[in-house]
Amino acid sequence: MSPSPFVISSAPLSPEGEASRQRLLHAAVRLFAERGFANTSVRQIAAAAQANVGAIAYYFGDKQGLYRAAFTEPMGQPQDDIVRFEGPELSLAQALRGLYAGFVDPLKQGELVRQCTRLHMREMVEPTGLWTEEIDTGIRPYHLALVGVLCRHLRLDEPDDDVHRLAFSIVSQGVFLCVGLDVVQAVRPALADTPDALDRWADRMVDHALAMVQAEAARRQPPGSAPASEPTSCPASPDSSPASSRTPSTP
Amino acid sequence: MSPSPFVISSAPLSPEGEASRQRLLHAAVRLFAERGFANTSVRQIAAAAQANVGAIAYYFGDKQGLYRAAFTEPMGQPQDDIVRFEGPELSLAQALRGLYAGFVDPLKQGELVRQCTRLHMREMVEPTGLWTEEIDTGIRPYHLALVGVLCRHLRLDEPDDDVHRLAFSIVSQGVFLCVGLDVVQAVRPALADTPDALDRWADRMVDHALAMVQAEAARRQPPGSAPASEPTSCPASPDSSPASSRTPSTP
DNA sequence: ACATCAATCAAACAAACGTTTGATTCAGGT
DNA sequence: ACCTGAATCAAACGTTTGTTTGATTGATGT
Repeated sequence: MSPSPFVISSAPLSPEGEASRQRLLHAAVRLFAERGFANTSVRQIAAAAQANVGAIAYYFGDKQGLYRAAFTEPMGQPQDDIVRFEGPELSLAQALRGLYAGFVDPLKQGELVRQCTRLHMREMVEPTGLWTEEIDTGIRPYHLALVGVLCRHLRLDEPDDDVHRLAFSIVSQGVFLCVGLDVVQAVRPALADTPDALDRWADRMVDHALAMVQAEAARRQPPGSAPASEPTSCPASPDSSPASSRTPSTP
Repeated sequence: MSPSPFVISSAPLSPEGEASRQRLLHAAVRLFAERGFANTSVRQIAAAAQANVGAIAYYFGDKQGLYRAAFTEPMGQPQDDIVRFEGPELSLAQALRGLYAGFVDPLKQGELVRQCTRLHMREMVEPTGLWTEEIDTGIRPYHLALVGVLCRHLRLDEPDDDVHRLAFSIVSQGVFLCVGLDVVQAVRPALADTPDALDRWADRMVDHALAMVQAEAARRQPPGSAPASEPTSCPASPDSSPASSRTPSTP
């Protein structure tokens, strides 16, 4: 008999216990990502993990706790994504490359991260409560960091609505890569079926984003006044070419 | 007693019957959009519509049929969206304005269309079979039409991968407007809380899209060769200014 | 050898689910 | 007055759901 409700996160688990917990977690990530929260039963998860149904309550308290763990544990911290583009020493092109790498890399990694990404995308349109929390702890800091980078390169003291709109337009390319992957695979599968193709796509996203930033800079500074020769590079720009580093066109 | 399985669509409904059917349909759209298919019970729908549970089987056969009706009926035909941007007489800026209007207008309309839009976004990540069908009948023609427009303005005979990538980047701004609306309302609510704000945002999207197309044109045609003075406008361009027609900046 | 405790398991639980049933109401036609 | 059929309704059906229970196992420490 185990009177304790369930294993607290700080409690050290035996090696075999930890293995069972991991099997359950991985099966949960896969099934939740494929079929959603409400359409996945705890029995299906237990069967896929070759574990007993009671083990879910034992390790995670209840189904909601298992979902919470599947939603947050496999994902790295959101600040890991932010540091890839907010460094003051980065040129704008470098920062954008880092930003889109944050979207592309999970797609190239193993199935687990890919499925966990899909879980987050699912929360966007099917809020179970975890989503508003994710906005506060993950998305808002991410967005504000990007807005700060844009302000720096646009030489603005305070962000206005147009900077926020620009930031959303920039991330929207990355978001689409995740949420619209099924569409891409149905309409033009060659764009996303290999890591190389994904990298080429990320390069184009950088090109597009640079063009958007330059257009925004030009719009704020009418063509009459003094145009700095490179309005989109900030402190010292070791890399400000049009960023078509690899492919001049599709082979 | 009514031995017939349920009312066929061709059967004329009595005025009061039609009213009940509509109440059920509207309640279903709202609840399905807010809570998802699996999280919404037929009893909740019937209660919200002030109807009996049996009425769902009576009018729609079963829960799935009700969902199908809620998914397809309130939405207009997809070709309505295509004709807003594919006309050969449109300048690129006009075409893009029409394209983004297709995303913005539903958000300005009544709650019903807004919620039905949300239903479609939900289907993106939760394939219940309706989504693959939607890709073939709605999304693929839409994407190919946009690719055609881009080829025309880029003076290309055949679309290549980069044109498809450009098309996805262009629509991604509109997709984000729908799928990321919750994020926007949490991070920068002023961007989407009034029809005027949505129009301003659409204007910026046009700016960004024009910049992307121009960057793509410049990338294909290295700066050495002869640059046509206006590479992004096609047959006769009555409208090819940077499209900041209304707001020079945020007020 | 015994006690301890994490871990596993089959069985049972109450609740909620989608669906079906059969009776009832009520207006319109003959 | 009678019949017809659409429309509404409360009740019940069988299934599946998430969760709990209590016994059982199998190491580990004394």
